[in-house]
Amino acid sequence: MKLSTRGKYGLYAMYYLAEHRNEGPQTLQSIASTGVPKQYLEQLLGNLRRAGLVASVRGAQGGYQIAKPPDQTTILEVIDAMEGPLALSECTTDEGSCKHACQCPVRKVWQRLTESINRELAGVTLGDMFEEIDDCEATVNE
Amino acid sequence: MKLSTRGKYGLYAMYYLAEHRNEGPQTLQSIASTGVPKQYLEQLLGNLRRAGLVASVRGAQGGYQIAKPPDQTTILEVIDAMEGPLALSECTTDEGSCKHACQCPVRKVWQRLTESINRELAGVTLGDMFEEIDDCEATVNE
DNA sequence: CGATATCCGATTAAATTTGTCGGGTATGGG
DNA sequence: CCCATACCCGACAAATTTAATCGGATATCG
Ligand code: SF4
Ligand code: SF4
Repeated sequence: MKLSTRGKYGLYAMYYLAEHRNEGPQTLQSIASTGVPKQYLEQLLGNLRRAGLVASVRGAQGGYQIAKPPDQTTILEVIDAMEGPLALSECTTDEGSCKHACQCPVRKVWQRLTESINRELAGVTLGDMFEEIDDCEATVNE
Repeated sequence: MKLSTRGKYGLYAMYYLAEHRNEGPQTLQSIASTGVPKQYLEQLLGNLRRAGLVASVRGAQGGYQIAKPPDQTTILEVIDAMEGPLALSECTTDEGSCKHACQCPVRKVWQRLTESINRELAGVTLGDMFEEIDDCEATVNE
């Protein structure tokens, strides 16, 4: 089970914007400088904007800015914006998608897990990334 | 973010086998009777078998049986067998996949979330499905 | 032996993800 | 006003992954 690159690119972009949040609008060009295809990233930023997570300024000197303080943006919001809401099985969201729907014990498990995972994702914010950049050189060489 | 049908089909098959665990080997045909393409399900059962979650009996009167008591089989095992281990970002498992690797604060978040989610998945077993099939008619009509 | 039913690699079909293209629109500065 | 800048957007193409099918091999019971 893997996340698509959207989630990764998206979160990384949010991290970049959080890092430079006091430096005015950041252009797509500069956000993409880490190796993400620029025009693809543009689509992704569009999703983040429509989700209200980033604000954009059009025209010359324009760019993107993070919309809220980092510690008020959860990873859940970012992932949901990029990959759509977590749906382990359709029946957890769309009631009528399966005849069994109600009696099905399997469904109970999917619902329970969906809630748990969403709670985990909602419990971490962008702000958490900036805490404790702790000891790294200790374990890595070169 | 969605699970592929493999996860769903797989868990449903496990549920079926758990339900009929004292009735001898269950044929592919009967497991598939719920609407899963038979030959596709065959592949999936193969994965579950190789993961040690189901046992098979070949030849006439053969079929599949659950390998362990339901309360000793976690959802994590099933999902891992069907979809591969959870990897939100390659860098969480494969150290060298990204230059930043160590210093990167984003990576910390991925690791933290991966652990949390795995813990959730490991905390639910097939046995949990058979508890409390509780009040259903109460909330649903037709 | 022969019916049954799992096993398995290869292939095809469908869907999704990833990336590209071309033009539109808003904005600041000269 | 004009023009360079840079976001906006729908449509398209390529690549990858998922879903499903096919054909035959192998094991086992009666
Ligand atoms: S069989 Fe159960 S878990 Fe599967 S889709 Fe239907 S209600 Fe949901
Ligand atoms: S940038 Fe950070 S999170 Fe992304 S792959 Fe590299 S180490 Fe992992």
